[in-house]
Amino acid sequence: MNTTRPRKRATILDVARESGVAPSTVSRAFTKPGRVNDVTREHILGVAERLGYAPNPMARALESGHTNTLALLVPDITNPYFAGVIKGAERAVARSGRTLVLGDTQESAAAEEQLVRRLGPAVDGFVLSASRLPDDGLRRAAEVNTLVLLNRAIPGIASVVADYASGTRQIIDHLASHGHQSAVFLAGPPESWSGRMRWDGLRAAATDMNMTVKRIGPYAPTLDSGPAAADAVITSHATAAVCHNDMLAIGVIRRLVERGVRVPQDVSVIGFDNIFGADICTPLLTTLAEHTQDAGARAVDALIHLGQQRSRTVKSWQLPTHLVVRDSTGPSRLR
Amino acid sequence: MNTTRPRKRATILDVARESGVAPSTVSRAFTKPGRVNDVTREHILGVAERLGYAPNPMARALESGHTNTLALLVPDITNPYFAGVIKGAERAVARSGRTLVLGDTQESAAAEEQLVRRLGPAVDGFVLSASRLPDDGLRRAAEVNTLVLLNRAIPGIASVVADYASGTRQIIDHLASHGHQSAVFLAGPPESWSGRMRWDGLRAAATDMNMTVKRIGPYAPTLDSGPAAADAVITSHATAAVCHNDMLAIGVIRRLVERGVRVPQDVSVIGFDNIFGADICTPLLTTLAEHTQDAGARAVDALIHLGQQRSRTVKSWQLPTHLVVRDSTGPSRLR
DNA sequence: CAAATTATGGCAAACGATAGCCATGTGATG
DNA sequence: CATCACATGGCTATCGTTTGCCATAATTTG
Repeated sequence: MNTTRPRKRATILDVARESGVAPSTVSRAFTKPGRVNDVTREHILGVAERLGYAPNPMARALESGHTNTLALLVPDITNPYFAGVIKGAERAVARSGRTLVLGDTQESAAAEEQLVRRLGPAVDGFVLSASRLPDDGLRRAAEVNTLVLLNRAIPGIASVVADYASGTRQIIDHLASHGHQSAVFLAGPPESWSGRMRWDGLRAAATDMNMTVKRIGPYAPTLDSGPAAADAVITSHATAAVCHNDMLAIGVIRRLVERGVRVPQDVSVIGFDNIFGADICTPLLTTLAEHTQDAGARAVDALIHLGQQRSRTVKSWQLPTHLVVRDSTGPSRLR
Repeated sequence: MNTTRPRKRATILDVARESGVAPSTVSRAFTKPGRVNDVTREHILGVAERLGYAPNPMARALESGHTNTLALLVPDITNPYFAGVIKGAERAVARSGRTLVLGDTQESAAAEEQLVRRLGPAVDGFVLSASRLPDDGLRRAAEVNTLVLLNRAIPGIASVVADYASGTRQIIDHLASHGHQSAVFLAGPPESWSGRMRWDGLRAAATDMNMTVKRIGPYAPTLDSGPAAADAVITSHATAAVCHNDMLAIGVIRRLVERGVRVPQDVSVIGFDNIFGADICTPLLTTLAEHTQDAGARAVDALIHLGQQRSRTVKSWQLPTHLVVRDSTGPSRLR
């Protein structure tokens, strides 16, 4: 079947001609309502509506120098953890009347760098979520672009991070209250900034509570790594396993159950992230929740704010975390 | 802490001045390599590199009329079903050197329409996934925009849809092979095009197999609707429930189990979509899988293709579906 | 060797919208 | 009634890039 190709869009000139005013007046009717007579304005808006006119963002950008477009880069779009971040960012961006460009860096620093370079001139700034770029790569990117880091912190660049210090303390407290005296941490990728934070926090909190934690791994933060990680847990005789993230935790639980280890009676398992799946696996997963939507929104708001001030002050925000206790944790079998 | 605001980007004029040629020559050095002397070109490219010059996509778009940007609109970004679509689309877009703009329509036709209108001038085309727009709204949108529909079909507009006819047949065959003689369909939102296709397919396939299906609902396609839907299943005394999607199915199973109904011994449950969660709930969910990544990619490729031809031929693609049999279905208790 | 090509690069006009500046008309103020 | 302020709208340069057209030089052709 055939249809015609989309007809040419109406421009500000069409609207101007049709309503018998100058283009500049049409422009003002849209952008500075007070600057033009109300009845003229109504008329123009009517004509514009009838012609299906919408201002061309490209042309606007060319003149004003900013594009009203923000980019969000995530390592892997399908990872449910980022779904919340994306949603929050999208909301915040839409609320401000801007447009969101989404980029998937495929967990690769090279891809991320290239994306930043290519998208750079087309957007007003970037939110880099769980960036894979090394510190100096980030600094270089920040020279030409406005950017906000999400769950990554380096001096001189704005960032929004989850409060892992508190979060890991909550985890340790929870385990301690159930009589656990030691735990293993199943580590994620070594490059992961949040992974480092989680481990550091865990260790500090454990020391305070007279608990011991041991780190094993690294494991890929996926369901598939569950078996290897679970087997290591069994070997360790630990009563509690804290996993780098929920995906890994769910994989671990599945394998433990397969091998006849009961969760939580024999081993308690905790994850990080509180992804969608944590609420539907069996047993329901105890996990440290970040407010990912808030984080995404906050990062975007910060970016917008940053773009508006002349000489900028770099800030950082820390977002609360809270432990969602479900069914995968319980009293230590040694108690 | 203070940093300076990002420095101004180099323009084509800077490069031209610095390399002692006219701006047009610089432009050609980038866009039509054969049109300029090789040594001049090398020189220009060198200078450009040194200045960190990257062409401004906005200015380019203004002149050429196309933006190398495509938009993907989905009803709800956090819905895991769309994660695959987004990923596939993102890949395809990146592969073609273009940019993806992601929009969340919040399940609202009004929001969708507004988004199309606002984004329209800034993108070369749209992939509308599970569009909430009524048919004529869609036709109107197609007049000014190049667009491809995903899991929605109306004459005159290109589309990519899952093969629900085959899919529902697979479902019915599977149930029949387990001795089920009737089933209930827990319907989703009445506006849902795919919901209609699913129901139509189910009914046709059931007739062929001498089975009966009854539709109940509508229910919101979410976990939260599970209880209401599950209770209706119990009341119906059905031996099998086919749910509008996996979210609903998981919610239904949870409620059934709570009420002492065993799955699949007492009732078999089937979903649609094969979302991430289908593989981690208990029992693992039998569900009809669509190849969402392929679908996203295919839609994007179709869109790109569509944008390139002069007088266009509107095509439609049908993508295969396959039943993933897991643990939530089994023999009918009545057999 | 004249004529015709071809290669190469410059000039200037778009593309669509914005904003600074100016011109006109209106009503208020003294 | 002169002066002034303000409201309103037009004119025009501008943003960064592409592209059609022209000029010049170099090369080929007969």
